[in-house]
Amino acid sequence: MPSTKRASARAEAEAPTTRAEQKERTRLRLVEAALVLIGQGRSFSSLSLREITRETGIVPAAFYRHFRDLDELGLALVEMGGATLRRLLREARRDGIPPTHMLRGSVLIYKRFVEERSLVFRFIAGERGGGSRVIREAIRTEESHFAAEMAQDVRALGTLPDLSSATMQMICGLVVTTMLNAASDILDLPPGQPKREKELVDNFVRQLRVVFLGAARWREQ
Amino acid sequence: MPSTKRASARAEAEAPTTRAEQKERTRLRLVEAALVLIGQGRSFSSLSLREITRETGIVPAAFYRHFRDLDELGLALVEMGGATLRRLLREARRDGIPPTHMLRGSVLIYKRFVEERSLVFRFIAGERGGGSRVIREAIRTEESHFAAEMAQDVRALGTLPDLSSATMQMICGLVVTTMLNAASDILDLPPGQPKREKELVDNFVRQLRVVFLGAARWREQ
DNA sequence: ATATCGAGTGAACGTATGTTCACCCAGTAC
DNA sequence: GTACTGGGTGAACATACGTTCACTCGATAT
Repeated sequence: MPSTKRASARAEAEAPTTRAEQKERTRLRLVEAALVLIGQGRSFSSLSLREITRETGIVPAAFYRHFRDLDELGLALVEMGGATLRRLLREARRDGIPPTHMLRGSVLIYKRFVEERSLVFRFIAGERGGGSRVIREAIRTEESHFAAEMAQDVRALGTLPDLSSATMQMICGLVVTTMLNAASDILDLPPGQPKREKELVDNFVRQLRVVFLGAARWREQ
Repeated sequence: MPSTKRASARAEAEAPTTRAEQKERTRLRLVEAALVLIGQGRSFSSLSLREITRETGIVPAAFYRHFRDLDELGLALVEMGGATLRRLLREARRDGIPPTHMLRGSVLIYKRFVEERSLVFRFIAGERGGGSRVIREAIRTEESHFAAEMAQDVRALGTLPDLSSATMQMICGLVVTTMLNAASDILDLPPGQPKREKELVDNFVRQLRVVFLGAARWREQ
């Protein structure tokens, strides 16, 4: 069994380059190159294939070994964005929600989360509305999965009992669009302006408060 | 006074082409050409100067007689978008809000409004998150003006008394982002699928209901 | 040990882009 | 009536683009 032999042979070496690994690595480098360019203020839909391969350090033709076209690369980025959102929920579940000032605490955690993963959120916020149709729809799908998962968590939390799960999903959808909208604002914040920053956070917190007040008062039918 | 002579001479003729008029007309044709291309599924930030002049029917170099670059054309489109939103409010003020089923009625009116001006809304929804920075910020400015005007109208309406105007602005901001998000969904609706259409409208109505329930329960401080 | 495979190469293609320039000529000012 | 202005022209420019092709050469399979 060659794979076993290889595994043991490579266990002590520091260059574990099997064929498939190398390919996967280059694929990832392509995706990350796109993110780097997005980080330089470009929007994904304005990136060119050549630009991305240049940034990656491979020749343009090699791109086609990994993706059919830029849309397919975009879908990989959407998937990465979905994973990022899921991690946000997972961390929230693990760490729990700040016992006092729940909303403000959550907002601050979210803000930090967005800032630390600014490139992915730049991509999501940017392509959510514009860009190619398939990407837009993939992002919407990811959003509604996220909203569904959030709905389940809120339900498990016990606040807001007696809301049907359809209603819960609808409310979480509203929360998600509010969050992504805020992400866009957060990413455009000029640095070193704590006043604008505070205003933004306050506004975000108050908007979420309105939503949760409305949710608490909701009666089915 | 040549202008008087001209005016009377042109009153019965059908070609009132003064120099400035002609220029303004071409400028408008450029803006509308951009909208036509957007209507063909393209996003504004992916349009090229040559494409736009080709659609307009002028030579690329002539573009510079009207705009410094594409961003400046984009800003003209943002202004047009702002005017469109203001018209929405104006019509709402004139016609009043449907006495029964207020929310659903308003949503249906809004949906029709968006569909009839799909190109402008495509532009706004598309460039709101992505695209060039100056355009994004111009759109945000236009949005907050719209929210402020809406806040004034809601206040005048008499529902939701005892909300400070800052709070009212915050809530209207939430309503506006929800509306623009819904606009994006409306524009991507595949035609001839009344089921998905109904779902979308229902969801939109219920989200707004949550917001207004929350607003009604809001207490300052 | 040898044959196969496939990620990455490098050159070439046709086409598109933004910007410049000197030029033309109808509408304007005097 | 004459001189001027300025919107639109057409050609040219250097660059950039996506896609194709035959190729190399190291990792894989047998």
